[in-house]
Amino acid sequence: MTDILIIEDNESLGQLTSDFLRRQGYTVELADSAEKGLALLESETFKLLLLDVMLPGMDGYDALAEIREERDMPVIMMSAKTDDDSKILGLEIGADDYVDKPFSIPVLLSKIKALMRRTYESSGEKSVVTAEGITADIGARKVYKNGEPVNIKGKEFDLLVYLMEHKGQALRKETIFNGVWGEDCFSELSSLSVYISWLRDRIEDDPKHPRLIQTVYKVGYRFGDGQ
Amino acid sequence: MTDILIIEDNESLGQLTSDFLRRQGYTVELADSAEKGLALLESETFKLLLLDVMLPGMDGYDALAEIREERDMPVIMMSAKTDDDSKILGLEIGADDYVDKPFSIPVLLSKIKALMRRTYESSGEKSVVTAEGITADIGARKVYKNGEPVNIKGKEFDLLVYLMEHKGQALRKETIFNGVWGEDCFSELSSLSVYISWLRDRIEDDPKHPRLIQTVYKVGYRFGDGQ
DNA sequence: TCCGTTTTTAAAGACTTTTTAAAATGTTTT
DNA sequence: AAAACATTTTAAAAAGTCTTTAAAAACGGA
Repeated sequence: MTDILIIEDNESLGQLTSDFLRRQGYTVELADSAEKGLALLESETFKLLLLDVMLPGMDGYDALAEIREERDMPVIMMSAKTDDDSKILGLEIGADDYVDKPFSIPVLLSKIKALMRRTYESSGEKSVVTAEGITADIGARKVYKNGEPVNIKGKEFDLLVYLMEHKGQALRKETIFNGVWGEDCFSELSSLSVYISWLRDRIEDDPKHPRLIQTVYKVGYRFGDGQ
Repeated sequence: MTDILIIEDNESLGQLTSDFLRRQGYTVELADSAEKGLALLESETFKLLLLDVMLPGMDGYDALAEIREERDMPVIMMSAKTDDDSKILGLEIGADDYVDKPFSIPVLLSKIKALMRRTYESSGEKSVVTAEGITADIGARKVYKNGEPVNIKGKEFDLLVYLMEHKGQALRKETIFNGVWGEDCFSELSSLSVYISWLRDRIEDDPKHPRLIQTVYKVGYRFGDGQ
């Protein structure tokens, strides 16, 4: 899963935007035509689409109409046409928002955040936890590291989510154990360290020198925020 | 429940807007200060809030911050301040969108529609579901794989549709079972795995190594989004 | 540095869940 | 009523996860 797909034929503008968003921590892909963008949408899952209106070949409105046939993803349109009718057309076809070109990149970022929030964080419980380049999709029970899927399942997944939900906190081993295994579990506490070890193998760049899951000697563990 | 609350101190503008929206079929209430608006929000449920930024007494940003403390409702801010920082501030605090004053009423209407759609109509029922090269035509009860028809009927079809309608989600077996068989069904849960097995035989390239219908050990199954 | 303590990690077996074939049951069609 | 088809149950095999163990490594204080 990639965060954002940008469909924009102006190469320098597309590059500029994607570079900026990448620096903000999003994973981004760029397509320079509607056709290529649609193909990418078929083969991959994106959380949000930035769609230029004026494109060579199929234009942004047609692309959006086609996307809306089968997908309900968040879409922000980008257009140099600032007249009301163009804006209305985009929103009527099914865009969630639009930005006028030339746009202020910080404004775009705010709009992306607002739409992501509305789409993915609504209804109280967060279904996705992100920290330190790791994303855990609780609903899908899948983990991504810098956008790449990582195979983590079962208790390992539960443990990772527990740690990430308390990121930056040094947690006592008993606390973690109770949180993941449940209060009334007869298992040995030592199982925890085994799972920690396995988790590190999967998500750390260098499992021998863990950066994400740190040991707090005589206490327990802490996810992230080490230095 | 009322559709829209407008918090706007300029009486004529507020009246104009609410009249227009009422003609569009929305139910609308109007408050001429943040304090009155907050009181209304306490006593009643609204689907969407139109919030002016410059208000006598408490301003729109403070009002929004207070609202966001406990409510996740859709908010569109209205402001005569067209500078980027004001826009960003609003979106950062938690607005979903904003319109510059003076605004075009049809544009505002489109924005309201788009935000309502995103918030309340997501996961709308579709008659055709597509994912990962599989298309299920619910009306015709037919399935296609890469355009080729595949023979799937009865409960197998219902199960496939259920999984596809929740694609990407790890679903508990009980959830799937209730969704397909119905809440009050006396059948054994194990029937589910039998149908999963048959479905895989039909739609997977390699049924022994399923890519479309993945088992989530100790939880259930997930359609798509595999690696 | 040395030593007791704590943490890591690999491996094995116990244990649970899932898969699948086949039989049993039920339902509709001819 | 038989045949054809769809659904459910069963049970054994396969696949996978969880826990325990024990030895090695790392840590912190003296």
